Amino acid sequence: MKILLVEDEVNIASFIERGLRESGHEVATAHDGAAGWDLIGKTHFQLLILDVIMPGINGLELCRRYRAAYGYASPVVMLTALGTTDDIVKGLEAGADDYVVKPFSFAELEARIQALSRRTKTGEPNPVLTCGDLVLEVDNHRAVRSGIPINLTVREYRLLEYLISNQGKALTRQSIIKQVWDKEADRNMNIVDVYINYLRTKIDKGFPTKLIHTVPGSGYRMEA
Amino acid sequence: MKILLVEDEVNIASFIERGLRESGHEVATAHDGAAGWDLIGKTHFQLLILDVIMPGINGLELCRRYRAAYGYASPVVMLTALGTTDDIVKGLEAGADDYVVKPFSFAELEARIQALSRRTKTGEPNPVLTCGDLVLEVDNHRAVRSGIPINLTVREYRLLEYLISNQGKALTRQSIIKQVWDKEADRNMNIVDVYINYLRTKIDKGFPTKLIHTVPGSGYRMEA
DNA sequence: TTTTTTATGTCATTTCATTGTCATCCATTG
DNA sequence: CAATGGATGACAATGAAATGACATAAAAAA
Repeated sequence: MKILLVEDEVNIASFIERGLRESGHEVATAHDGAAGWDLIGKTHFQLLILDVIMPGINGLELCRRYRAAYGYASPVVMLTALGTTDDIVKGLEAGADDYVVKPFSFAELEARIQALSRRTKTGEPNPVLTCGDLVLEVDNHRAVRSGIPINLTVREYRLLEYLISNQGKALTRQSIIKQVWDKEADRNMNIVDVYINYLRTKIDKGFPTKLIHTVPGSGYRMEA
Repeated sequence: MKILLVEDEVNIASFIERGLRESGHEVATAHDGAAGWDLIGKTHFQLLILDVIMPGINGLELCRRYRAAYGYASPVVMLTALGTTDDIVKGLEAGADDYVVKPFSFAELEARIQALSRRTKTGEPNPVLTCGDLVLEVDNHRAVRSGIPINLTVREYRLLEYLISNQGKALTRQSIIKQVWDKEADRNMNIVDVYINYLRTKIDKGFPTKLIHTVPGSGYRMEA
């Protein structure tokens, strides 16, 4: 199982990591909330283990963000020294599935993971492509940015799919037309520009960071 | 939600029962394991809350039996004074989904129930499928939205069932025809469109939020 | 049985979102 | 400053989806 562990205390993190690896899981570790959020954007994890108290984005906040952006796709286990009822309730309300209070034994964590994964959804998750906080749902022809769903037309979808699956690379208008419009490019067509514009108003407008970048003299590039 | 509570201490039992009733749940209570097992045989519960320490059949044993006989259909919460790691692990291994250590506040129990029921599969013993405030009664071939009953024809029912059990995913007209009409799709049939229209007038018309969404160029998607 | 009602499916029509073109506007750069 | 490439708004053509009308089939009532 692919697990994300976000824990700022290095000793505890490596202790858990070792244990999980021994149980045959694949583990990615981040030592603060921001790094964790980054990893979430890059890979799909089947389970998230989040420490509550961390510098920057804390576990509750990270959990809320995750739920907002990805729904209840994967279970979340909260990990913390706080053990009062109120804290537990807060954690569960933030969308966590379970809550383990430190100090805990690895056996307990393992048992809870087992219990959770028994319940993990049967249906496969929608295949998605991501770029930063943008998620492109392949089957639904729909994008979700920071949890906000955005409907795309067929053409917009195909363009975004091409851009996102070549993110980081600058794509020429020629190659875009070939790929998205299935025809040869011909001078004096600004159809790509127009559709880039459509996409920008849908997925970039109103967001602080832009994902679609113009590469003057060359074409366009998608990057977080 | 229909909940079974098995707890031998009468005070605690009535305390929990009262709380759950106030939260709008339907509760059946048994004061020992045998009586609990009896009730399990008679009714289907969506959640089981079991005390570990009881005369006769204890909570762990009851949970094991339940899992053996009915699988992981409904979640089980263990309730006990024992709070050591070892006890918790044993409980989870017996098939429990969660473990609450006494003394606990009702708020904690409620929060854990919430967290669990988010994940409950709408499995076989549970004869309803839901999407938002829409409930599809599998046995009756009837839908209920916001408490308003809606009669469906056979074809409408099968279509809605297919949509709802694949909610969140866009379904193509092809696959819908295959599934609902048991035949191969053939161009120039708009029968799916027509029946989607019938369904919409029955379950979406007049409601502020629509459940059936068109995915242009692709098909239809059901989502709350 | 016949009659009536309901369900189902086809087809034609209407509606409306999507698509692509063009003209204009804006910014950057030599 | 002009020249260039890119951004954007207006608009018309297109095509997909929604809907209405109708014919047939099945079920229910008389």
